[in-house]
Amino acid sequence: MSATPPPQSPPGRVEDARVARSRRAVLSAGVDLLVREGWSALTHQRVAREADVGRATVYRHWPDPKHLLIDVLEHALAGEVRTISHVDSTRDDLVAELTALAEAINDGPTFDVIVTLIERADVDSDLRRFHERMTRLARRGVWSVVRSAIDRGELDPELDEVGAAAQTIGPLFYRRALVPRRIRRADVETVVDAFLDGHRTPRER
Amino acid sequence: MSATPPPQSPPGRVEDARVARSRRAVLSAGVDLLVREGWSALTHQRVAREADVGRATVYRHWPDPKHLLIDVLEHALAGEVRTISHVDSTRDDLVAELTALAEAINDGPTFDVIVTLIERADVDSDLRRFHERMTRLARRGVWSVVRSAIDRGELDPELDEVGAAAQTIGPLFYRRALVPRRIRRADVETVVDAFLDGHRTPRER
DNA sequence: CGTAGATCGAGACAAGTTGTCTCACATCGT
DNA sequence: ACGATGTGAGACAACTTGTCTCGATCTACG
Repeated sequence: MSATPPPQSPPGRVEDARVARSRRAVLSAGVDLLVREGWSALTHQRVAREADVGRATVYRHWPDPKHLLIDVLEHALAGEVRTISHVDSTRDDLVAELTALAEAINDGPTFDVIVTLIERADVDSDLRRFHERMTRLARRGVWSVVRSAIDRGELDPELDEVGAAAQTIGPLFYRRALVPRRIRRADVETVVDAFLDGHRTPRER
Repeated sequence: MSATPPPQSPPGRVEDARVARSRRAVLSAGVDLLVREGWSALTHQRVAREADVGRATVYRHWPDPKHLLIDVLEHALAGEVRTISHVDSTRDDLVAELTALAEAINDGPTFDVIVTLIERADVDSDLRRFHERMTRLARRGVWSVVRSAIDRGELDPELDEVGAAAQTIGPLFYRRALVPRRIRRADVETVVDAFLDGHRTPRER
């Protein structure tokens, strides 16, 4: 989804090469700025200077600063979405799923996007929708592994999608956002083992 | 710690009643603005208008916008810090500790402060120090309960402070920041039970 | 290859913001 | 009552934002 009139793929018209170039330059520069200085640096002026593009050009493509922000966030996530294949044990599948997530949070602009969405979701409804869509997507991988495990009788059937995500993604996100430190492989394994131990099928207290 | 010359308590001089009034008005208005529109709304102009105070007065007390932000964040947290007494079982103590934290995150400006710190910690070193100091404080309560439990042989001695916080505060924070929804009492209990089940002393895989 | 039409960068412009001063006036502590 | 100090209003230059216009350049398409 693109927030601007020429949404790049859906419409039949071919996009002018100059337009494509400008959009790419602006969005790339926008991602850089986002990572270096946070979402508040994504003004038309800063982005135009950074992208070496006329200020009017940025206004032409994104009359509304909010849509510029949204498009930069989406551009930052492009290519960060991977599909993990589930073939091994529940533990290995979960570790693989969460490792992919941890890597995205560790290195790419993903973390900055998430933080921006958390910060702005309270204020703007468009950003809130984006935020919900994105985190739902992030939950999906974990949930598909957990659901299979529940079906196979390995995990507590009381578990729901949000709960499973909270218990697995939550601790990893905490380490990156509130410690703050990069997430290591051992962290992922600790989280997975504690999660599995904490939600075995015959749940007794 | 206050970022401005007259730090309010340390120095012997009594603070002028007019200064106290201005500071209070600005900081209160700042907290309101922070909650309603996020940290980026904390400019001298907006805050002055909101506080019904001269713009020059705000500049007088906080020449640097960063220090205004820091003082507003600290003012927002004042009175939010509670000490929980630990008298019952490990489970009850942990639930009490995390419930207090969940309540702060649910209702007050605490959540907005945390999100601001996460967002700005990457960019500014003063904010980063504040961020670390604050989250360390938040970990302390949980850790004191967990450490006692380890000493009594109830929990895995491998647990460390950050790990314990990640496994307990992490899931709660996830619910508030990434779902996003208020944290309910049942969420806290689920987290505590899974944590205790996942880290019992005779840890075998 | 040539042309009609679109995008581009540069810059003009009004409106608003930021940071700094100055000044008359109100309020404070003594 | 008085001297000292904080306050609000406003002037001011420098900068930012959003909107236009213009000539130069590039693209798609015949």
